[in-house]
Amino acid sequence: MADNGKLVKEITSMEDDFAQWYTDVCVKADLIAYSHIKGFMVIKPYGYAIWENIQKLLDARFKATGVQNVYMPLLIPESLLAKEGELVQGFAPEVAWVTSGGTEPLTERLCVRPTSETVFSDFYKDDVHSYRDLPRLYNQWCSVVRWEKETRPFLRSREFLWQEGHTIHATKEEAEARTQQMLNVYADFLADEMAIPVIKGRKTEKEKFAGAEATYTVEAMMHDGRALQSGTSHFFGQKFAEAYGIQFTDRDNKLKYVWQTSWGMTTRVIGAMIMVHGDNSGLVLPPHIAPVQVDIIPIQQRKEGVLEACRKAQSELIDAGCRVKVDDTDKSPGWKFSEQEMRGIPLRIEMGPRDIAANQAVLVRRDNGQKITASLDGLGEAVLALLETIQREMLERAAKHRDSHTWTASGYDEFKDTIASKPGFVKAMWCGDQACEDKIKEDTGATSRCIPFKQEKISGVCACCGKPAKYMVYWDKAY
RNA sequence: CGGGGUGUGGCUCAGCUUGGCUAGAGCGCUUGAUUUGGGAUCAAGAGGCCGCAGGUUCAAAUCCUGUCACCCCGACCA
Repeated sequence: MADNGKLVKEITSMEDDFAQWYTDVCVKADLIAYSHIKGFMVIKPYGYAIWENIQKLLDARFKATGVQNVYMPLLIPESLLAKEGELVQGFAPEVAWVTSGGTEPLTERLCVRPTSETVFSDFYKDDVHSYRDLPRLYNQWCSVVRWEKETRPFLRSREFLWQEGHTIHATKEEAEARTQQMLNVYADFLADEMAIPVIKGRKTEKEKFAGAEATYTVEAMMHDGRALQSGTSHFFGQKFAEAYGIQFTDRDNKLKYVWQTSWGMTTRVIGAMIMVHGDNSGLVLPPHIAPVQVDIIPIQQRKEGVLEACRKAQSELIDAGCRVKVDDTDKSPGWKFSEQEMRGIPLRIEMGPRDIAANQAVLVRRDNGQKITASLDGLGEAVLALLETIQREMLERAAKHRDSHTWTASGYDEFKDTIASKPGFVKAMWCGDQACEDKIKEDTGATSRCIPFKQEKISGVCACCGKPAKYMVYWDKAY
């Protein structure tokens, strides 16, 4: 990045207006286009390629734990949805309904799935009879619809893509272990592939998923200090099993209800990636996720030998296992640089007559702007190593940012002051009473993000009411 | 849902107050030429029944009514 820090005039700087910066990046980096229906967006090829990489890497991690993919129906009859009371209450305000088929009104209206616990449960009820049929470890990749009032690309759209895993088990212990296991899959995936560090923990009663017995979450911090729930894993106990009648005969010949989990990650993580790594020149993609990892930009490309040298370098990098393109369009080099930066391609290779004559190329890192002159001999290995360095340092940088924006507060005045004046997570003690959560939300706009597994003792009493504390909680304003 | 605002080529907008020639500009796009180490230059083109539906009028982008959509600010959410 150059000294002025902002080469791309079209992108609002994040210091001026973070929300506008975010929207600019989504559009200018060519990830999405707005459609004619509020909250429904076109995910363009570049944005979708990012999602495909996320799917590929995450799916492999699921399958390594024994998960199988299935596909469930899009539409859910109202009567089926209504069987589990809490879930219905939680989702009723935001479901979309199909009320006619062709010109004929339907006798029972059908909702477009906001989530599929109900259809999975209805399916499992007849599919499972014996402990020998358990566990069932199913996942589906699909889209769901939730009629949100306020929408933003990736962060909150009315239709979004996700995966939802739904498992059933013979024992409580096994289901609880699976809940934790999948939370760890998310945390590891986010750290290793997306370079996003997270806090793992449990949601409070107020913030947990409608119908769940316990909800676990991985919380990430955005560049502006706000929190984003980036993946969730729920333990359902036997609630759905009882509501939908999912029973099996156990070894002891007794009829029992199954124990159930569900877990999900959505296109929202693309929003997280933008807001964690992006800068004023646009998107910055971690190499593992980037659809194009290396952008070779020829200088004076019409001069003899320039394009040929670029293509030769490209095929070497392809052989080494890189995703690489040569930008041989008619645009000026300056244009191509800006385009590559906006799109967040991790590494740029500049090759002009001067370089080629010297058997070298100029490598420019997207994440920190560092320029490196590298020999064309052994370029593949050098680039592979550099991409891994970028991947690692992006995670380190994000973790450092998060840690340097994590505060503690003991008393309520200190708490309110910290939330108001210091963007980031605030660690504070909590008595466990929802009244305090409500008061904090009312007073500061912050919500409890999670009760982290890694507990610390800030003080002995609740930062809000002063009564004896039960937990240390992360608080923040959230997306 | 409450408050405020905007709808005119792909995009950003001017024109509307005070109705009147063939509806404009910049960017982008197409073709050609010259260019190329941080968003090049010139030339020639293509592209719009002014969100939609009514109404007033000799005449509507402009005035009136209705309607739809989107954006911003406040209550819910991955």
